[in-house]
Amino acid sequence: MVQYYQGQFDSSFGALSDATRRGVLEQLAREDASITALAERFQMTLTGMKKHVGVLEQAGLVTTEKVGRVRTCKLGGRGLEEEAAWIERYRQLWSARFDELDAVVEELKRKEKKARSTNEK
Amino acid sequence: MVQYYQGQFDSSFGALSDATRRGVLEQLAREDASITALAERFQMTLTGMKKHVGVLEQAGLVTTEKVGRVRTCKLGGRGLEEEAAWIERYRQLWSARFDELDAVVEELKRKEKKARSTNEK
DNA sequence: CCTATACTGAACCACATGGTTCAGTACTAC
DNA sequence: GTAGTACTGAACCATGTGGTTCAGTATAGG
Repeated sequence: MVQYYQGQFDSSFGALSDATRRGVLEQLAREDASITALAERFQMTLTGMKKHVGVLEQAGLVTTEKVGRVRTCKLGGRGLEEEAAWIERYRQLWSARFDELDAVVEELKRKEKKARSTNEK
Repeated sequence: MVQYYQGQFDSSFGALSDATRRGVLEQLAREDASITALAERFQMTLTGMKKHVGVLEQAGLVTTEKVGRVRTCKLGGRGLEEEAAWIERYRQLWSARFDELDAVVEELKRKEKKARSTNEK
């Protein structure tokens, strides 16, 4: 089950690791766009933009459809649910880890206090 | 402000785009570990693992400290807060986009219904 | 039919990535 | 002091990435 998602996470996090692609996603969240429109907005050749769109498509984050000579790009069916869940789960482990440390610190404080009060006797 | 995070997102999402590194993070959430321990667990040379740890360190997700000959790796101070926030914001844009479509579909349905009832008259 | 537009694909480039081996260096323990 | 452990760094390798140019193909519009 965990294994199943591995490849998906590789490609989706990989897709998100580029500023241009994150920008394209945000742009497409506003409105669908052609390759030409995206290429202009991000100051890049058509070919370059097409590659980025390809990466996003592979990751399942974008779908495209060609009508006539125009290929229109839209947000894909996946909305980063699993990725959000992975990060959320990690954040829980992460904070549990720090709570644990906090507990240790608390424990030390308590011992210190006890020692001090013992000395004071 | 948005600009500020760009590089950080590049490196953190980049770090997350590799299954081994995600595994290391999960492992470190359980307990701190040496390079050797991690290398064994993920069946890799020390040098290879050290590179992965370096990437995670660069991304601010892991910190390391060398005591004697052993370098111990721990989870870093950052806990993917900004990344979670970015994804959450994107998911909102994403679902807003689909709600919009739903609205259009609803609109069409209403028109269709109206047209039908008009025909029926 | 002709021209401009929109994309596509192949080829190339420099540089990054994920891994390795090999030859150190530095510390631990007997 | 010597043997083994733990890491480190340089060098190498294959493959991937982010971009380009250039030469197409296919469609739209007059």
